[in-house]
Amino acid sequence: MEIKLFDSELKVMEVLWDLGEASAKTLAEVLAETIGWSKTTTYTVIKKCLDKGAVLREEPGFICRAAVTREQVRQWETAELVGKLFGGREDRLIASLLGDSRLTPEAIEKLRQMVREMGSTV
Amino acid sequence: MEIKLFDSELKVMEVLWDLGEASAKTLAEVLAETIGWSKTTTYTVIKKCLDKGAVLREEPGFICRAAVTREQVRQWETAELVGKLFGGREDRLIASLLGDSRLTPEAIEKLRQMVREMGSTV
DNA sequence: GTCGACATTCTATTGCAATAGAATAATGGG
DNA sequence: CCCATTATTCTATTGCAATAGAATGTCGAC
Repeated sequence: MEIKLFDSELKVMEVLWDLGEASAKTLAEVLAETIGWSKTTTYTVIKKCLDKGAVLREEPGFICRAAVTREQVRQWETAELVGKLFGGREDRLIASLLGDSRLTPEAIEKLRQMVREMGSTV
Repeated sequence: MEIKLFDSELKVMEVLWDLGEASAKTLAEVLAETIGWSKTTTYTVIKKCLDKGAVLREEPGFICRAAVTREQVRQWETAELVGKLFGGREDRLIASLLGDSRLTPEAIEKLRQMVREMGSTV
């Protein structure tokens, strides 16, 4: 099942992915520190994440934990981009990346190398 | 210079990229047909594209033409995704693509094949 | 069982993308 | 020059993400 996370929700997820788990209080502290969110903002956004099943909360202590992995979200968002701009074809995304003149030739070669070196079984 | 195109603006760009060029009238007709836009909506969105330099208009006949390529926009959007979700690292995006279990093994192998076969000079 | 810390809800504001109706202007064929 | 077509502007609505103040609820420590 696919979950669409907005930018604000991603902010919460990033902290959870980094910390593994955190109380609402901790999340509020971290996000106040890093991006200046008020406590209420953090709680509101946590609630949205809970509602859409991206975060689970465990008793006791209201410990929050990500219910979706960073990798899942990466793949969902990538799929969305591929659908929106690449006609659903992943190969075009890779071709675009390798053809991006804003990357240094070294970076491109490294990407190529990386793909070459990945075993043929995932 | 980077241009941020919204979804509505992309709709216009797609038509221009497909047709090469088109009058506002033609754009309005196509977009009315394909996604049900009113004439005014199309004009409004064309104007936004003009304002941000994504579309140029030539006399006579008010012929519109894309001022940015599909490939540029793909690369900008990809860079945005990479920045937002992959910590700015393109290799992670590729790793994510190749590790996406929703793709068939055949598709994955094809991607790999493709990268292998691209010459080392872009 | 009271108090303070923490959690939650309620409600509101702001900003902006998306969409479009109505009015107005420009333009070219006759 | 006039008319019809087309182009443009003006203005408005709707919806929703982002943000947060204020009020209320909960729960453990003492």
